[in-house]
Amino acid sequence: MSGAVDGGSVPVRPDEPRSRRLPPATVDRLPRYLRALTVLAEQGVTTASSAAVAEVAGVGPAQLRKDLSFLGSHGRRGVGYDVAHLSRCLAGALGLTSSRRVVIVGIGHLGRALAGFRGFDDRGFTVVGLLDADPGVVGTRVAGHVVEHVDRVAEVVAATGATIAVLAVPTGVSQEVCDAVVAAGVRGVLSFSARDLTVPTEVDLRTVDVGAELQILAFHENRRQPPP
Amino acid sequence: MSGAVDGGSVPVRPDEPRSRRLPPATVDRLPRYLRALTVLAEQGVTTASSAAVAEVAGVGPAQLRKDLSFLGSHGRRGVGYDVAHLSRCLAGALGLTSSRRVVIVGIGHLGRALAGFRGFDDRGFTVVGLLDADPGVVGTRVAGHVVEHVDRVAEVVAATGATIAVLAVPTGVSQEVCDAVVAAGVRGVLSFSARDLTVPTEVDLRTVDVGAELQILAFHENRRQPPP
DNA sequence: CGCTGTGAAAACCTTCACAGCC
DNA sequence: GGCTGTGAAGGTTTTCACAGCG
Repeated sequence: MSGAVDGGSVPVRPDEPRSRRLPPATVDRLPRYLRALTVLAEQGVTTASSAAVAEVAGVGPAQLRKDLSFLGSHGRRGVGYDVAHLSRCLAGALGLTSSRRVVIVGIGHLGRALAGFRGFDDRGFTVVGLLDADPGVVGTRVAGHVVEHVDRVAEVVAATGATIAVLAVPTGVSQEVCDAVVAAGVRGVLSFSARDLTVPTEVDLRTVDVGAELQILAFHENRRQPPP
Repeated sequence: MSGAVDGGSVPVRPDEPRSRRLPPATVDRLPRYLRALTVLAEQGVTTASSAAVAEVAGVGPAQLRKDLSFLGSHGRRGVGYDVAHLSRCLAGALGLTSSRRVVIVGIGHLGRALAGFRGFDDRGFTVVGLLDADPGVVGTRVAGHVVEHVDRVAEVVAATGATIAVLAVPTGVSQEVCDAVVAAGVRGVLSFSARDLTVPTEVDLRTVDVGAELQILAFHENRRQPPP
């Protein structure tokens, strides 16, 4: 067990401004909205109704308006939303005003895929370091970066100012690596490991488990067509 | 717009047995439970209480018991759950009694990572085909499979009996490719594209958007340490 | 008139607490 | 005594429906 629960140094602040206390379900949808607005902007749309944005984002219009209302009043009644203004507004809420720095740990197939992934730069993130434990990989050049040894994670994080770590390491060592990046000062972790990780309360963790996603698909399939 | 919403051919069946009508939130957690039980079994544990399983799965004991109760009564009061029996039970609910066949479309970095991913076989899935549109990739051998042209998706799905497609294709063509795999007869789609896809109601879609996950991390970071 | 912003209602999900069984 | 299975309570999320503004 690594992450100690503190309870004292992160007090609840009931006086926080509205714009920083959104329901979790709303936060999960903000990236969708930002993406929908980007699509609309590319199509040359400058003003869009909640119905139009919701259509592209794949949600209901009422849901979109309710979610946006937590960020304040940014639409014009009888007209809709200004696409550019609302984009800036969402980017601000997501803290994307300056590019966040990311390190990727585990330069196997998945790590390489992530290192070359255009979605980082397009969406407000910069890969600033790659780390691995395999001596055959350390020192090689991948996607424009020289891979560092994972033991140097503290130095790399300190030198680059990275605040987010993406873990693409084998399940067996994922907790150990997670502890190391957290000790190095990272504030957010995105893990692709199936095991569920423990982090201190002040660190944010999200997990993508591809096997679990497939099993959920299998469930729905099975529900409709049970095998003989 | 491709996937037409039907609304008539998939009537609600209120007479379905309990075991097949679980709350969606419960279904999303079943893979976690199955994984936790596998971990316990590897440790030689044969019987475990709801608290023990919940601890490994990272949920509350009450949540676990409530979720399992939808599958029927499988524990023994005063004792706990038989790990092996509960594993079989969950695997059955998830339709993993026989291995599900999967095709991967898009053999770039991510597709290769997925093709070599051990998590498939370990968790009830078999990769039966790889497809790509790039003539330089078609015909090459990746992870033991010869890559087929994506235009042959219908033949490949028919020949292999694949029921699930994993899409690791560029965002711009993701809807088009999705339509093709659905037309080929696939019943479940796992997409790694940022765009939200449209599928017919009888097809199940799940999306993993790495960029969105990072933006959600950025939000929480920003909430605690707003930039100057 | 059209569309946003938002209370109020409905649906859903989680947690509690305890009866019931081993 | 210990632990499961579950109704009931409490909380969150979604949907509705309409007041209010442009």
